[in-house]
Amino acid sequence: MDTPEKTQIAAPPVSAHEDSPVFNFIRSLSPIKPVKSTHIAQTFTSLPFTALPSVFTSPHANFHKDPSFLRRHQSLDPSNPDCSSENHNIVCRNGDFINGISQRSKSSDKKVSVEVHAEPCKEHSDFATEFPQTSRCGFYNPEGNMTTCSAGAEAAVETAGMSTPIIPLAMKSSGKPLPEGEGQQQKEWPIDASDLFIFSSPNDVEAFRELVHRSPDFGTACLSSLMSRFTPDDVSGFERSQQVDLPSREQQQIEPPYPTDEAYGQKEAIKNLDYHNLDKFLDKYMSIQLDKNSHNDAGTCVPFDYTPVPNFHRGLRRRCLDFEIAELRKLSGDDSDYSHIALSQHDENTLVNDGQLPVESEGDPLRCTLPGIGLHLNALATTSNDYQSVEHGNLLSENQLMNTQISSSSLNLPNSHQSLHESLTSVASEDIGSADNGVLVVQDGSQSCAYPDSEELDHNSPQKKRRKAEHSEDMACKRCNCKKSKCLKLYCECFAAGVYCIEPCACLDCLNKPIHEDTVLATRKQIESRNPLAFAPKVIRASDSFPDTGDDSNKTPASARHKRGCNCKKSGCLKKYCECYQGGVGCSFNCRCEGCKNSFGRKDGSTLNGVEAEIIDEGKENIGKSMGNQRSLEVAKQRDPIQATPSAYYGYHHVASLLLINFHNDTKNTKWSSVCTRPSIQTTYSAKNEPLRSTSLVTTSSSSVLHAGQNQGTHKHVAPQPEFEKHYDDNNNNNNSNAGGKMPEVLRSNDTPNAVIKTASPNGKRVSSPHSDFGSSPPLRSGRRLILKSIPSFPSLTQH
DNA sequence: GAGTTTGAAACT
DNA sequence: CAGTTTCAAACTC
Repeated sequence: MDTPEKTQIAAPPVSAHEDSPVFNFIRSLSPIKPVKSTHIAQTFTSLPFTALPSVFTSPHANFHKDPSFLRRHQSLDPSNPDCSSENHNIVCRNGDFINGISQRSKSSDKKVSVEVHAEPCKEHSDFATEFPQTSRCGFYNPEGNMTTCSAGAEAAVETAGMSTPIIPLAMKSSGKPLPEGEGQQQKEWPIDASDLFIFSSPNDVEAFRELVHRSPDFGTACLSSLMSRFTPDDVSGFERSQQVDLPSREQQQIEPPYPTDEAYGQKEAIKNLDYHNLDKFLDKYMSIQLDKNSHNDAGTCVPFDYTPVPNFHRGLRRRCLDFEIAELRKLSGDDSDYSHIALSQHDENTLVNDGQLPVESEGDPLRCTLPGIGLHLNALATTSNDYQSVEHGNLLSENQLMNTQISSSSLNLPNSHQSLHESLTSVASEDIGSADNGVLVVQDGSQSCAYPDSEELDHNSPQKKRRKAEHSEDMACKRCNCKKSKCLKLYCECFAAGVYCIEPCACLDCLNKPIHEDTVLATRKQIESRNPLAFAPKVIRASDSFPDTGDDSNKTPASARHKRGCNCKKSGCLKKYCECYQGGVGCSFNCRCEGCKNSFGRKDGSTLNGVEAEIIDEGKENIGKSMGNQRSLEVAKQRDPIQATPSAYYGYHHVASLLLINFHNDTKNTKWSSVCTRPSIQTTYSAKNEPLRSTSLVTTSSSSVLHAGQNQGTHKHVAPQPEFEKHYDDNNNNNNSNAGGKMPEVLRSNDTPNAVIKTASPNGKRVSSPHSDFGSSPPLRSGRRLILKSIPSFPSLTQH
C-alpha cells in the first residue's frame, strides 16, 4: 500500500546490514525528522526503536518504538516539567530506578504489585511523573539517560532473580552510523555484536538468560533490539515463520504512515521468530564485562520496553476498561491522575499514528484506550489485595506478568514456537486471570479482553469474526453481535465485559459507544444496582479465601470458579454455553448444572479433568467399545490436538512443575493436589483459543507427582501418551473414589455438599472441587463467601 | 450463511 | 424466588 509516507521511508541503506529487511522496516517506521532538541533526538536515537518485534508482543514496547511515540515526545512541551524531554526519555537515573524498584518491592505484595499503567499515557504528560510509582526499569543511553521499560520487566527481572533490577543489558555502540533513514537522531549504530549484552557478572548473565526464557516479551524485546542491529545473516539463525497471515494495515486500523510492504511482512515475520535459538544467540552475544553495566558508559542503550502484556496487537486494546476509564475520569475530577486516559481522549490522533496502535478516531474519544490494558477489569479476578498495590489502570500487569511467565515456560520446548507465539499473542486475551504467584488463573473467557491480532482485521461477518476470534491464537475481546439489546445489557459481551463496542462489532443500534458514555454508565449503574457483581469477574479465584500462608499455592486456577455457577442442562458443561467451561474453570457447588462433565472439574468434585472425564464419558456412551489407549488419545487429540502432543504435554508438565513447587511449599494437606493439577490445564489455551483442557497427560503429570509421594508413586508424569492412559486407568483403579465416568451419572451429578465430602477421599485423588480446594475448614460454602469477598469493589461501582 | 440450540439475562 | 421470555453466543448443518 502506497502511502505518502513511503517517500519518507525510502532512505537508501548506508551499509550492508542496513539492507536487511529489519532495517527497511525500521526505516519505514522511523519517519523521524530532525528536531531541535538534540537531546531528545539522541535519547531516542540511542534507543533501538528499530527493534520492532517487541512491538508485536507488547503495547508497552510498541509505543516506545513507534514513530508516533517519537513524535509525541519530540513535540512535548519542554516547558512542562513533566513533559520535558528528559523526563520523557530519562525516566530515572540508576539510583532512582533501583530505589524505586526496591521500594516498591518492599511495599508491595510479592509480585502482585506489578504496575502497568495505561501505556499510551506514559507517553504523555504523566510519563515521567508516574515512574516512581511504576518502577520502570530501563536502560541507559550514552548520555546516561535511562530509557524505560515497563514494570513488567522489573517483575520479570525479579522473577529471574537477577541481582539487580536493572537488566545489565547494554548495547555497545560500535560507532557505526545509522542508516540515513533513521535521520539525524540516530547517530550510532551498534553493530559490534560481540558484546551486545554486557553483564557485570556471570550471575547476571544467567539471570538474564533465565529472564529471557521466562519472559517471552522480554525475549522478544531483546531479540528485537538485537535484530535491529544485525545483518540478515546475523539473524538467520532465527527461524522465521513462513506462514504469516498478514492482514492489511487498514484492517488493522494502522494509520499512516504505513510501513513498506516489505517491512510490514518483516514485522510480521519477526513476530514469529523462533526463539529456540535464543540461547545460542545469547551465548554468542552475551558477555561479561565488569563495570560495563554501569549503564552510562555502556554505549547505546537497549531500548527494549519490556512489558508482561502479551502481544497487544493492533487495535482492540482500546476497548478494554473503557467504562472504568470513563468513570475514573469522571470520578477523579482530576485528569492529571489519569492524564493518560484523558490524553487518550484528546490526543488520540497522536496515538493513532503510532502505527502499531491503531486507534480509530471516529470521534470516539475513548476508543483510544489504554495500551497495556489487556484484560478487562471484569476479567480480572484479582483480589482486593491485589488491587491494593495496583492502580486502577494497571490491573493487567499481574495477569500479564503471569502470562508471560507461564508462556515463557514453554520457550525451551522443542515445539514451542507456536506455543510461544501464541503465548505472546494470546495470553492477554485468554482470560488468564490474576495470578500472583506464577500460577495462572483462568478468567472468564466470555469476558476476556484481548487483542485480536488477526481477528479484527479481515472479517466481515460476525460469524467469521467470531470464528476467527475463536481460532485465533490471540483470541480477544469478543465482538458482539447484538441486535436488540443495543449493547446495553449483559447480553452484550462487550458491555458485559465493560468495554465499548467497536467497529468489528456487528451490533445494531449500538449504544455502547463512547459517544453514549452517559447512557452506558447509567445503564451500567442500573445493572449494578440490581446486581453489584454484574460486572465483576464471572470467574474469580478464591485465593483470598485462604489464609495467607505465605505462599501462593492457593492462588491457582483450580481455585478459580465461576462466581455464580452455571445452570447448564444439556451441554454437560462441556461446551462454551457453559460459562464455567467457557471460563476455563471447573464447576462448583454453586452450579446448578445437570450432568456436569466439565472438563475443568465437575461440581461433584471429580478430578477427572478435561479429556479424562470426556474420555470416560465417551467411553460410557460408546457401549461395547473399548476405551483403548488409542481411542483415548484420539479423543484427546480431537479435543485438543495441540495438547495431545508430547510437546504440549511437556509444556503442561512444565507448568505443572511450577505449580508443584507451590504445592510443595504449601503446608496444606494433599487436597491441594488437584489444585496443582488444574493450573496446568487452564494456563494454556489451544490455538482455537479454547481453554486447553487438561489433557490427562497434564493432569496426571502434576497430580501424579503429588500422588507419587502420597501414594504409590507409580505414575510417570512424563510418560508418553499411552502411559497417560495407563495412568488414568491406574488412577481410577487405584482409587475407590467416585472418579468420573466410573461413577453413575446420578452420583456424578450429585449436587449436595456431601459430594464434596465424598470426593475428598482419603487418598486425596479426587479432590478437585473448589471446596475441597479450600481445605477442610468451614467448608463448603466458605469458599464462595470468600470469593465474593474477594471481588474488589470496582471503582465504577463504588464511586459517584 | 442460515438455522438451531443453549443458557444467561431480563422480566414478570 | 420461581417461572417465563428475551437475547445473543455457541453450535450444527
